[in-house]
Amino acid sequence: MATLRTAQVAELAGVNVETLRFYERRGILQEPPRRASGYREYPPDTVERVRFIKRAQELGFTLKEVQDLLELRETTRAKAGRVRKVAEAKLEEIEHKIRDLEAMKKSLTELLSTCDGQKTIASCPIIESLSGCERCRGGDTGRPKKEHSR
Amino acid sequence: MATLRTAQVAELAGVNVETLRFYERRGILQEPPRRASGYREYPPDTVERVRFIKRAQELGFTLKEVQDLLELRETTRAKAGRVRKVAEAKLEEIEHKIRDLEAMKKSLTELLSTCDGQKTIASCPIIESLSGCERCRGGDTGRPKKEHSR
DNA sequence: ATGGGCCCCGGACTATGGTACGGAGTCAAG
DNA sequence: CTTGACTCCGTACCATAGTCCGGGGCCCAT
Repeated sequence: MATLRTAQVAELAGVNVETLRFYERRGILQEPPRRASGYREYPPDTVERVRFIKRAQELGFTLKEVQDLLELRETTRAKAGRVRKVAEAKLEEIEHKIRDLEAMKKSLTELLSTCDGQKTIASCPIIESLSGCERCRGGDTGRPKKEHSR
Repeated sequence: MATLRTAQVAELAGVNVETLRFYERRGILQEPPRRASGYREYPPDTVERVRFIKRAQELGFTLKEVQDLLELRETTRAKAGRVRKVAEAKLEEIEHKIRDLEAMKKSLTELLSTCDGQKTIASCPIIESLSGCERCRGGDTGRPKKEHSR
């Protein structure tokens, strides 16, 4: 069983068959070889790739971003310098996400331990958990803004 | 300057004015007091709340999930037990995300250090970075499946 | 008292990421 | 060699999360 058919890949990766076709159209999955009849024959590692895509999405990356991430692997050699830049940027983004999730984790943990004692925790600070992010994009979206007198 | 108007909140939080109205309709921002004219007067901490929402989204939470997260804070007392369950589930989810991001970070770091030396890294394993997730939802989406003979 | 800039609202529109549909061809067990 | 499950394709549709529009009302500096 060297190759897989669409339904098998879909099943193993936990996605809809249509999703595979969709990814192919989007270019995030490259077109697999076909047999004479036109049936796709997927290499088995496609399953891992699709799972990666789904999980990366759950971590807040868009399909485009996932694609870039995956292309880091394929592209190497040739434009190595540009790849490096992208990888470094992604790395920082990932580290930022980790920091923020750690902060959320901390405040959720606090909430749980406080709620445990039936106290008034009116100030359980979930929101503040991400405020280390404060100026990271606060107050400027890059969109043009009209100044107003006041 | 005790309260803020929509444009100010939007500016400070880095979102579109329409987004605030949208969040209000969705119930993720509660309706602020209005002055006689109908103008909204936001309490300043709205800005933090909106930033939290945006950041949580970037971490892969849907608006619905963010809402639940925020309600953990508000809801306490009364249905404390149910809240606890939700908080614990979220905590696990967050820890899972952190683990996965750490894995991505690791493989990106490896990729960077390998690319550095101009080597052939045909096997840079970005994809495997999330495969610790393997069976976490692989192979079963809960959708009904028809068995086929082969 | 007036005008430029904000604010109100409902409703239409957009982008992203899929999902569903339907008619036709393929595969393999009986 | 039929039949039921699977596959193909294009196109239409869906949910989420906004974003824009346009007609009308406020606000206040000049």
